Amino acid sequence: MPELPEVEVTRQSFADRIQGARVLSARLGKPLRWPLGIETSQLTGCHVLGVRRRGKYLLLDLAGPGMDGALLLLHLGMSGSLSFVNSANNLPAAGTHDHFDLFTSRGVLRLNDPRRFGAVVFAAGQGSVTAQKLLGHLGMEPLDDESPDRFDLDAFCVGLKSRTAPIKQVLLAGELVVGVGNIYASESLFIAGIRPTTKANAISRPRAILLFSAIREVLARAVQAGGSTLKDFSSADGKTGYFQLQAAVYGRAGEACRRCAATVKTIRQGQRATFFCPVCQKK
DNA sequence: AAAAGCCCCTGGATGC
DNA sequence: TGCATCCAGGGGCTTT
Repeated sequence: MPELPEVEVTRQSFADRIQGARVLSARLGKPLRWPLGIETSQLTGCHVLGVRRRGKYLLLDLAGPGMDGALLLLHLGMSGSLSFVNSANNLPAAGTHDHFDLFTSRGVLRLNDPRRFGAVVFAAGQGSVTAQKLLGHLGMEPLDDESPDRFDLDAFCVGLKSRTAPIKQVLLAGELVVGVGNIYASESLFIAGIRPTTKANAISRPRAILLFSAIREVLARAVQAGGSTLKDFSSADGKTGYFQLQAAVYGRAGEACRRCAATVKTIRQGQRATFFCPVCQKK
């Protein structure tokens, strides 16, 4: 599924096209992770001011009578993807896994999500209980230097020092830095030469600095490549990414490390697969 | 209080 | 071909 790069690529693929649109209606399919939290009919008539991203959430800013400051939070879970078609006339009939359609004056935004770990949630405002529950605990934004939550090196180092869990899981938790999912956690630790099992508070400052840049580098590169297309990711305009072609360790267990030719290993951490090179990642 | 485990759900790949 | 098992890019909640 979508990690930060896939979510960002998706955002970029339809943000301009939906901006300013008036909502005509909405349709729900099977239940997603959480209920929408509002009647779909209540959305009719409001406007979409723009699309932001916070971690792996997409935020549609809404406006209209009684709707100013409201948000629609979208999450793609493990298997979700969005499509945006310019006209309802070009919209295929809703399939089994099409669980949300937002019909607007500029086109239709559709969420397809076979596993239904994804979500579409209405929040009355950024400070609402709903928004706080989902977004309040999120860490720093690794790529967005304009954000109030921008990635700060010193805060990152302090955060690492305060945690005893393995670094891979600290990255995945998203409370220190957001958007680093299972693929990019393995990839950035490889670049920084850090063993995924190393306790976060045991990482030296020089290594932490390497990791800080590695996270930004690997995520930025993945965004440029259009994301990773492992199973079913494609952006809202149907383009697939190709970052997976350049993965250094992810999914390469038993194969030769691209840097030193040692055999890439895989272990399990918190029910997720981790990949690393035992020679390049000793710290 | 932090960390580790547990689940939500479906589909594709693999093995017998 | 059929059936069982395992695995998957997330993350909130419950239990240690």
